[in-house]
Amino acid sequence: MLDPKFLRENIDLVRKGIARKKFQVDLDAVLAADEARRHAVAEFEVARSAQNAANKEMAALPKGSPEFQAKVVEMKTASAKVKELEKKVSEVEEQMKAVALSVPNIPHDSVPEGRTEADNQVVATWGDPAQLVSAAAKAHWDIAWFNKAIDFERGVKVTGAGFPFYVGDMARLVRALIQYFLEEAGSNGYTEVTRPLMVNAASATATGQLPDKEGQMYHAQTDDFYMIPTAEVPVTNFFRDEILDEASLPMKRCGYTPCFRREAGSWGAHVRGLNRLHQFDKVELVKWVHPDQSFAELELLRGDAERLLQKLNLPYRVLLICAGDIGFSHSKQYDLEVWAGGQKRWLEVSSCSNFTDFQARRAGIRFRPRMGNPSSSTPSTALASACRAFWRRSSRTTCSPTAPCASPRPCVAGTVRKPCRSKVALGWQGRVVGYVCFVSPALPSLPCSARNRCGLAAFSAGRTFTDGTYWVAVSGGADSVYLLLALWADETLRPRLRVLHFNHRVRGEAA
RNA sequence: GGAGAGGUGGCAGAGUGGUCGAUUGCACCUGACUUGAAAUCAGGCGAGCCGCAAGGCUCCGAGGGUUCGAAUCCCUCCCUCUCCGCCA
Repeated sequence: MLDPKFLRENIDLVRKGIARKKFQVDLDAVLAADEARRHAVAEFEVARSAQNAANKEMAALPKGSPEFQAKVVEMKTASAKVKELEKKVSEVEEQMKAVALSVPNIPHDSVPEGRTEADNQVVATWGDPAQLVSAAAKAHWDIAWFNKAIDFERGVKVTGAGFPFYVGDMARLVRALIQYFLEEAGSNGYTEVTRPLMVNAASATATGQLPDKEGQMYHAQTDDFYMIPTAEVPVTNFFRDEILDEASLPMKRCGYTPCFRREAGSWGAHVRGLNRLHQFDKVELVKWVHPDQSFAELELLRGDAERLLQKLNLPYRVLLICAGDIGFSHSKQYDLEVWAGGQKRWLEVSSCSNFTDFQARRAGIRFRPRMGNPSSSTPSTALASACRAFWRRSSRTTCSPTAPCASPRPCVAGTVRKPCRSKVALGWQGRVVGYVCFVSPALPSLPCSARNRCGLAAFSAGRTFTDGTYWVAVSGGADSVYLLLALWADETLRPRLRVLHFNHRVRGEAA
């Protein structure tokens, strides 16, 4: 869903973008609906404001007095008018929503022109198929042992076509690949989540499966749940209708799920064997990033996805999808295709996309800017990028202070600031879990009162780094909080405390 | 599955028809005091949308209804908790 304001103010840009995508959308109808909506809202708000004011006056009158009674009669008409306007507002908003949802995301300038997949550009290749893959390679359905290791027939008996069993070493291979992908992602800064495999209608709507693609999902009708067609659905919906702190961006999550697709309408040779199944396994990566960073983040994701294939020594090519072939909600998309020697063709194994604010808006995921005047720091819509890729290891020095924990305010190491009052509140989710007092710049100590108050288990032995910072990990405690603190002294030998990293750990996890 | 209780600002918890967008406490922010803390004191402090601003609108689980007026009364749904039963 595009920002109505953006649409209004950049109508030609949107028109051009839609034309590049070869979509047919009546933008004038959208503009008209938007105009009608804004008009109706303004009208309603004026009337409601008058009603509110009159009601307040009325409340001050003695109840049952003639003036009061007269006011009641007078207010009846005003009330009826407000109700009428309110009804109209919800009607035009409904209309606006309906037409706005029909507008696709616009392609990025770097997306090439084109109509079909034949127009996609190969932007990179890696590995020589002739060298890495035998010319005599067979398709998997022609390999006898393969057909024992993947049991289609019993899958058909137990469930139906497209639900094979993986047996023995093949089952272990599947498990190993999932494990490998997750471990790579985890070591590259993604937080792993396990997730529901069934979602409600609201979630399926937020990520765009409903209402249009309902036929692609399995539907448990008794409880009105949908089997997820991709991990993107539960992982993205994690933050649905929430406002994130800018400091928490980029937020990176990964998750493994089986995916379930009815594949209605799929047929023919290209679905043979393992090429298309009703249930398959996928490791998904989702990032919520700052709007200014989203295209740079996309490039990083693509690089990381490529690195994974390189580590597996699989020859592949990278396609930049053309405007005519790109998805409805995508702004830019790369596909990674691996050379399948047996089938003698390239097969898509990964897709990296930037949705800009399109999907985040639909899902109601926003962020609150960190800087600036509080009164003007209205939330903006965050960007969601989803792809299967991996993230660079983050360096120690890039830890960012998170909102609830820092007092004094985080400062740049080495700069001299107002002396610390040596009262430092460490909070998690709004709760203070500890006051930490340092009586000596070199040797931090924890007063008994603080121990009692916060239940912190212990300070570990600190480490002094060459830049003069003293690092102390504080772990444990009733709230299972893990803190990494840095301490240093200025010329007055006043203690300085700076929270460099603040991270919530699950109880029992090693700090 | 049966019975009961309840969903209010970061948390706790008042509020049962109008001056309530909401008492109070905790937490948080600013300042005073202090060698530094703790304690204490003074002030501030929910969120979203529109607007340059002034200001306006919306939000007390969700949706409907009653009323001039709803956090408050009625209906439906969702969710949570407790007890009993049943079952991994």
